[in-house]
Order: sequence, then structure tokens, then C-alpha cells
Amino acid sequence: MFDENLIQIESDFLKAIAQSTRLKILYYLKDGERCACEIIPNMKEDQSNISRHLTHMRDAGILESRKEGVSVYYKINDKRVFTLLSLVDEMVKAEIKKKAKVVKVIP
Amino acid sequence: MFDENLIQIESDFLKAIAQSTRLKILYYLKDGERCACEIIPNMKEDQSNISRHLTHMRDAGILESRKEGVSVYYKINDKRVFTLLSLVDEMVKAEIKKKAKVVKVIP
DNA sequence: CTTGTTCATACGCATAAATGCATTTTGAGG
DNA sequence: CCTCAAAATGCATTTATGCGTATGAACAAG
Repeated sequence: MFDENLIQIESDFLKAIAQSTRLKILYYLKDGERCACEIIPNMKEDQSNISRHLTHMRDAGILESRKEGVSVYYKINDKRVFTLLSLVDEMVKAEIKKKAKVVKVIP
Repeated sequence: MFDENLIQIESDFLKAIAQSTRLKILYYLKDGERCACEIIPNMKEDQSNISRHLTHMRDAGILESRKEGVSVYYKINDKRVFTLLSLVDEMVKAEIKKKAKVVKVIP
């Protein structure tokens, strides 16, 4: 019926994006490659936590990393991730609009 | 820096898609509206489980539901979900290809 | 070789998510 | 009213996720 294996991989891929801290990192990487040392101060979470999220996304194929001395630079692996993010943004905003209308009608 | 609230909503939206059983349901709904009674026998999971996943996706704005007698019909709310799924499919397959090449090179 | 910096990881904990089984609710039809 | 079928819910259990603290590994510079 379904390719269970592919479904699992797709699920893992989406899960790697579907988390608020990771989403923030992705948005931050919109302007291009960034060192972990630049990403970390930008977030309110702990260094270890950000590091884990970065590793997670790299393992999932969302990010690529490059080492330079003690620093590690991360960037988005596939530009289509941005298309995906825009798409989600559009859909979520459309949904918010829709719900706002319903609230207007009810009272 | 970021719209924390929007990020959270987008994260929830993506999480509602990023789960293997729910992904299977979405793929099953590609051909259009389906009754829960049609979806359930198609999956190996329990009826209660599928019911909860359907409710989850409806609440997240991914699905719409329509009641007809004792049956409940579900369909995808926003066609762009399919665009998103295709995009994920492409990216995942590209990543698989990439990794296959690396494996070829190493030995 | 020592020190300081950057990033990754092990450990432990807390919370969230997914699941199956049993039960309830809801509606159709005798 | 009774019964049957479909879907939702309560409950208990297991599994997965996310997190902070502390520690470790890699590298540069003195």
C-alpha cells in the first residue's frame, strides 16, 4: 500500500524541521552560512541544546556543516527548505485568517 | 528577533504532519474525501489511534471533517499540503541519492 | 605543555506523544 | 425501546523529545 520505509524517512525529515528552536535556527540561516558561535548567542537556549539541534538537523540532511579551526559553520543543505518554510507560513496564516472569521461570526 | 508565537504555530502545524501514521493518512486522502471507516481498515493501527490522529489533524487545520449519519468524512483542508508533501518527497529522495553516492565513493 | 575557546556528548530528569484495550457516545433502523 | 455500527474518549503503559548540568574532545595560541 505505502512504502513504509520512505514514509518513515519523510516523517523523520519533517520532524527535524517541526520544532520551534530548530525552526528559529532555520530562519536565522536564511541569510546564509553561520558559525555555531553566531547562532548560539542569538537563542535563549543553552549551548548544548543548540548544538544538539544543529547535529540533529545535519543528520537529517537539512543542514550541512563545515569546520574551520575550532568553529563549525552551518548552512541549509537544500534551498527547497525555504520553499517549504514559505509554504507553511502561507498555510498557517491562511488558517489564522479563517479562524478569525469564524470568531467574528459566532458572537 | 522572531515572532515566537508564529514560530510555535508553524511548529505545531508541521508536527501534525510529521508523524508516520498521520503521513500515511494524508497520502491515503490524496484521491479526495474518505470516511474514517475507509481509512481505518487501511492501516495496521487501532481504530482509536486512527481516530485520535484524525482529530489531531483536524484541530491543527490540516483536515476538514463532515458528518453523515454515523460516518465522518475527512478531507485535506488546504491543497497546498500536497505541494508540501511532494516537496518533502523530492528533497528526501535527493538526499537518499546523495548518500548513495557517498557510499559508492568510500569503498 | 598549558590554557582558553568552541563545539559535541553522556547522564539524568521531566514532559509530551503514541498506542492498545475497554467503554461510551451518537445516530440508524428495526 | 433495543440493537447494531461508527467514531470518540478514558485509562494505563510505553516510547520519544527536549532540556540543563557537567564533562570531554579538538584545536589555536602563548
